[in-house]
Amino acid sequence: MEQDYSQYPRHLVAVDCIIFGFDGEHLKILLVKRNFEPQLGEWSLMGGFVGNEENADEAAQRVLHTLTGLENIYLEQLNSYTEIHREPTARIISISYYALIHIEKDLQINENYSAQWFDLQNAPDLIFDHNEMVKDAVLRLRRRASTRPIGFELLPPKFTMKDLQNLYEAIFSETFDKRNFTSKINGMDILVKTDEKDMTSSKKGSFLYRFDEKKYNKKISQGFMFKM
Amino acid sequence: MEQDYSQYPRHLVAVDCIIFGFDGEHLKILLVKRNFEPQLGEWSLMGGFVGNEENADEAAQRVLHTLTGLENIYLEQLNSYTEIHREPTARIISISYYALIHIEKDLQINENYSAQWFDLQNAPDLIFDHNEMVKDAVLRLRRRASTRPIGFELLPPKFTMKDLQNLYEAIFSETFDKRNFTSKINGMDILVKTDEKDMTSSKKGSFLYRFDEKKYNKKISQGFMFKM
DNA sequence: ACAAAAGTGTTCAGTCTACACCCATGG
DNA sequence: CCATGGGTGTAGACTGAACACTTTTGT
Repeated sequence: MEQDYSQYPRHLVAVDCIIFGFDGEHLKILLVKRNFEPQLGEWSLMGGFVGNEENADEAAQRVLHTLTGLENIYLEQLNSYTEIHREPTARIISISYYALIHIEKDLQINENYSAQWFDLQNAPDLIFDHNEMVKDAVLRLRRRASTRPIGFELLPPKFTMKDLQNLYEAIFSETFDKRNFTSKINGMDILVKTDEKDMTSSKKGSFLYRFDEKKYNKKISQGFMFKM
Repeated sequence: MEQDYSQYPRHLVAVDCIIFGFDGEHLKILLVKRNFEPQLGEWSLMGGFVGNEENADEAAQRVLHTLTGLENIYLEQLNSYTEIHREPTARIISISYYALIHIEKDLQINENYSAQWFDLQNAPDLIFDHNEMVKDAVLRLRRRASTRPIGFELLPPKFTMKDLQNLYEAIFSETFDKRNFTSKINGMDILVKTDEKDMTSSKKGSFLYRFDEKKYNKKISQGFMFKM
């Protein structure tokens, strides 16, 4: 007996991307304004349907590439949202992903989507269940950020201790003591201090650091665990 | 402009369930022997297709009910597995769930599925990507078990400290010191000690405890966090 | 009386938290 | 020379880990 698949229903399957960025001060989220019905003109997550010739990860990368022009974006699958009426016009099963990107000057957002960065704090209401997706994504981001060095995905290659602390404060929505923060980071010994300084923030200037991924991987293989 | 959904492909969407149990000694997993091609006769997770009139959670509950006769099983969605060729005969997107159930004497497993409990340690190889699903589920179970009192889902309503310790040792694959374990549990103050004893394990007998869900919820609302 | 499991506290080490002053520099 | 942000150490509290003996009772 072979299984007959024709008796089972088939579903539209989409991916929706929660795109996080960091401007040095606040956690940001990239939203798009819908240019089709229903809910034309309202804000939503960037999404797209999963095609026949791609898996969901690839679909998410494609969608992100379409919007930002970037390749190999840091991406993690989150949850599936499967309520029958989660979208009013059709039953669509959606798999959510969160993405972490550097907000660089030369980042060229595709203008077709009327995309815009919002502070996570005062982002607009989103369509359908996208608010819930964002909420879930923030929780996951916090969890990941506390056990994996994913913060560096949101920073430029070189950054100051202050940048890093601002980032973690933004992610966790709490403030840290400067001395405790730096000694914790330095204690992990996964950054290299360059001999360059960022002179824009103060007269004295502050040293720039890089994340040393090689060293990190080596330490991991020796049993080290990142912990914030 | 309204979106035309007919141009997008539709997919078979399944749920696959990683069903955990506990026999007082070892973590167990309930597997079914496939009674259809392909891979007839091999072991797999229990699964089923998501219908048009149900969401994925409901599909998973339905599938579990079919197999075990139980209702309201503890269930959590895990991941989506979307590789194009993850099954050889059709493209099927699968959403995995893990379930926690008490293994009771009166549990009547549906005989049509040739289901069998295996020690997690020496479970057989599974079809497709089901081994990966199980691996992911164990990691999630550990993570959840360390921050939520889900262990009690796997135990009968009354249990001894030894049972509880055995369970956590099975979940985390490590052994704990008896004194540290009991004082940690007692310190959380979420169990009630009954005046009954389990006399089967020793001459002295050991007291039975119950999980006090009301007290737990109250403590949670006051900021308490479960931590193992 | 003895075997077998239940029950129970203390000490030590490491980690986390709170906290304040001097430094370097551009203007 | 002074205003601004950068950089640095220590003491006390707390938490997690190691560790051994007494109790109970059925046989």
